[in-house]
Amino acid sequence: MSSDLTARARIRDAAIKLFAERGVDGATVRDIAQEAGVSSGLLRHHFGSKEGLRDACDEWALSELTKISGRFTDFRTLDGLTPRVMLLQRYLIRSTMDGSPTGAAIFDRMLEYGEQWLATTDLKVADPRAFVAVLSVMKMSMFTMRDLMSRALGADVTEPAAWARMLQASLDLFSQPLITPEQALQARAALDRLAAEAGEDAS
Amino acid sequence: MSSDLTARARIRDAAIKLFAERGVDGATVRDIAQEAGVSSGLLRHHFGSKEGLRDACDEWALSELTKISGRFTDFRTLDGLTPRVMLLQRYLIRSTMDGSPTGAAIFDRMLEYGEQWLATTDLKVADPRAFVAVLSVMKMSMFTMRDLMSRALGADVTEPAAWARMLQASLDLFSQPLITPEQALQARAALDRLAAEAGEDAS
DNA sequence: ACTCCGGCTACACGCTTGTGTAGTAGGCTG
DNA sequence: CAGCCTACTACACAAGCGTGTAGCCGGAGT
Repeated sequence: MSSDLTARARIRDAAIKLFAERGVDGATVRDIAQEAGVSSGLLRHHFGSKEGLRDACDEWALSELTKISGRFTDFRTLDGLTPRVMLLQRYLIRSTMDGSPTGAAIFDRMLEYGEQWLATTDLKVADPRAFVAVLSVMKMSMFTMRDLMSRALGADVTEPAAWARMLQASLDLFSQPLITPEQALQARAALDRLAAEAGEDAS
Repeated sequence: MSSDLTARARIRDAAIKLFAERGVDGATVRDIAQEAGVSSGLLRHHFGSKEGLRDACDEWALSELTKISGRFTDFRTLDGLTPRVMLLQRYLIRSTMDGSPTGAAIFDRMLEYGEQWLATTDLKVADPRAFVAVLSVMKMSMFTMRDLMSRALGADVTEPAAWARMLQASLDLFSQPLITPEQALQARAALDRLAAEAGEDAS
């Protein structure tokens, strides 16, 4: 299938796949080497270390995604949402959660884009920074919680069909208010009370 | 501070803290023992194995949370949202993501509660199951993505102040539609096109 | 007073991890 | 043809992991 690629490329692909599946710590050098059909020593030869491999994967995934769509962080660009692209996104998010500096930088850029987008809307937002952060994190969660989502839907959300079902649901979710203004006010008041208590405790 | 507790209880607390922080695989038996101020052998003596310890933590966290509020999965019950409760929730969610059967069962119950709640509203939802699943996963993401959230806000969201800021933002987010019906329709159409393509490929 | 048992520690074992090293095959370049 | 650099493998190493075992200690039961 992809055995006509360079060994180096095969290692990279295998690493992205396994890192995305099991996390950076969960995927071992030997597993990646076996998945790529090479010895574990070759991995070290090409990438220096596991950390080096992760960096290379970060860089490559980022460049591939930006090559496809200039602002890949905006998930409204649904065209070209191939399984391959989904995998790359899933990898980058996972790598970010596992402490990748590249990922952190990407997250910062997501926030930046998000704040720009927010400025174009007429949404009433008290704390834009927090708003965009929460929104970003929630969008990412559909990637990170793959197992739970699959369990809930009874289908692997890596497959386009279940994936589409999930995105449809997210559209339902974002196109209408889930709580009434009164409920929001109530909750807000409760939060303020909580914050006041915390303040007292601290003093 | 909590050194007047049983050694067994101290181990449990230390495990919950470290599991929540670093994940089940990331926290080692020796680290937990040291955090609790005991030998690693005692851990085995009381809980049999690391897996046994995790099970005990799951069970305890669940019972503590249900003791506080019958339906703790509903995060609208803000009263009594102490740092302790936040930690327990964070632990359970993390444990769930790391493959805990107890956690999976809890997630199922969350979905059940969610669908009941959804029935009481007049929201237009095409796929209730997927809707509730996405919503649940998104709520959980505020716990799981602690590091990224803290980075975005410039403050530790484990602290009540930043935590409240985050929840306020989530209220903003859920109390108004983020995309217009037209945008939703457009996106929906794009998704259908995508699904159709995928169907063709499969045939 | 003796025993016994549960809480508790110290230490060792086997395994897996990432990494380091030595060496081989093969296609360039002189 | 000789030299050599690069891709690549096989094997060894130290460290850290979860787990297993042997034994110490003090208080309760008889």
